[in-house]
Amino acid sequence: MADPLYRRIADSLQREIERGELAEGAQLPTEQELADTWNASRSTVRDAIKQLTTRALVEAHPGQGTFVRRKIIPIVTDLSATHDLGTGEAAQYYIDVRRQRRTPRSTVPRVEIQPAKELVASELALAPGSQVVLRHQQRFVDEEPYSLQTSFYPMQLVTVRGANRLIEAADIEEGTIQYLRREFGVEQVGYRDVITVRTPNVSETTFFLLPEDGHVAIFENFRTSYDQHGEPIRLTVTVYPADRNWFITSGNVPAVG
Amino acid sequence: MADPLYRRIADSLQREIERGELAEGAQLPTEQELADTWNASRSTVRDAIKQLTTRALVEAHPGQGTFVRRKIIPIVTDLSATHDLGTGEAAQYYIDVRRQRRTPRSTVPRVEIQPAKELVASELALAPGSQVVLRHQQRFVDEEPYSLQTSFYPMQLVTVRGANRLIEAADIEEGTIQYLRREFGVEQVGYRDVITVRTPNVSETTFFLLPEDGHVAIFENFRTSYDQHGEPIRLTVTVYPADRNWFITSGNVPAVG
DNA sequence: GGGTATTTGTCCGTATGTATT
DNA sequence: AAATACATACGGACAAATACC
Repeated sequence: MADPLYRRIADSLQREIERGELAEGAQLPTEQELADTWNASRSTVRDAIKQLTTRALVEAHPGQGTFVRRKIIPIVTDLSATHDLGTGEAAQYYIDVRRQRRTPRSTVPRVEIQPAKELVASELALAPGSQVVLRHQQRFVDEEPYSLQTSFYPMQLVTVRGANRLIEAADIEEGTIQYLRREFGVEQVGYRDVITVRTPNVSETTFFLLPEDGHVAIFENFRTSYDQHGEPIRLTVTVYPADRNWFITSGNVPAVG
Repeated sequence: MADPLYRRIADSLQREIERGELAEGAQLPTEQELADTWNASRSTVRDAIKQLTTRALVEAHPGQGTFVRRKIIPIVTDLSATHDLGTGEAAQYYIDVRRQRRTPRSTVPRVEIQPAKELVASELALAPGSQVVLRHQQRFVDEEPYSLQTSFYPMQLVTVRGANRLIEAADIEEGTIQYLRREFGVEQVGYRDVITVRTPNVSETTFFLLPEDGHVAIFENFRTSYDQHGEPIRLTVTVYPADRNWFITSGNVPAVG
């Protein structure tokens, strides 16, 4: 009984949710009702509910009440499918999403040319401050925000090799990877992913419509792709809200699996 | 200025932190000082700080003050190294951690025999309720809690094939994968990982010493391993605190990379 | 559309407890 | 022992969103 009152209230409600006595979508007692039954003030009850909100167990709606959150049906993304096929992430995204009987859409890329920041230069094996092409896209599934993706390419691909479509602000329908292979013989033969989880920034909170308190984490994938000479040709940074996405990666699984 | 006062205070502090005016480890003004400068009540200031705490930007210590959190040096775990070597995760963990000049330790496994729950049965392609062997370990790096791992094996490996060491509550130093290959010709030739991020449960909060409010997410990896006949031989569930771990996975990267 | 009741959101002030210095 | 700073708890007032008549 050493626990403070607000936590005892929160733990009690959490147990009711986990035992199913408060089912998904069910309304919790109002703050005033909880205050009465626990002989607590409304402020204390609100502290308890705040904790459940941070734990993503409930959501409160002004004028309506507080409800047990429904489980989200996750979108499953296969991080390893790409390299098997040499398809490139852009095309792969459309294939994957359609396979789950959902509808993909992505915005026309925003294209910029920038001096490479430290991380980008390091991953692309460029001198710091070298020019890089940046292509940024918003992706949707069933018109719901799904991911934000930014790809960085060495500017040499354009200036030396002549890959001019990289700097056009238009979707490359076949995928940049196939474009680079077909036109310039640059093949993506391998990649390395670095995966981190962190709190969202403001633009992510806005785009994904995340709760303001930042309790929904962001899943961030840095993918460095290499060509047949072992040179890095691209860094792709993709972020997803962690509450509605699962990821798969596999090594040499048998068919079906 | 439509934003409520507590959020304006929080955003102002957050900008100061991001601009470095409040450096890592620096102490914020006390709640009373902030209340005075913003003409707000202490309760409102506390609401603001609560938001920064949820966003993992600051941490409060009674009697001392509230401080900007220091960045954590992450432990990097390679999710794909294992299958290249056929080493098995257990041995790989020791190799990986030592390579980062840190000290690994894991507890003696807790071994149980259980009827398979739905997920386990499905991943191991067993009839629901079939017996499975469960081996649970706590892992440490530099004596700090690092991961919790539970592996499930079909009981047939013991009853039919005679892999009796699976049900001994003792570390299999060479790794279960090498044990199964050496003694029984069962080779792990492939795997599939499913990765999710979720809020911690009570035992995870306790083991990893996570803050009670549950704002630190848990990174969860379900790895199903397959033998040379395409049969699943193991399901390993590993959980890590998302705030201090990064993950790498790669496909066919050139040497060094 | 308007008005009213309900419910959560914001903000205030105060008092007391607990951890740290 | 005393001072400082955050933690818990109370209660009240009004605002904002929603639902319903």
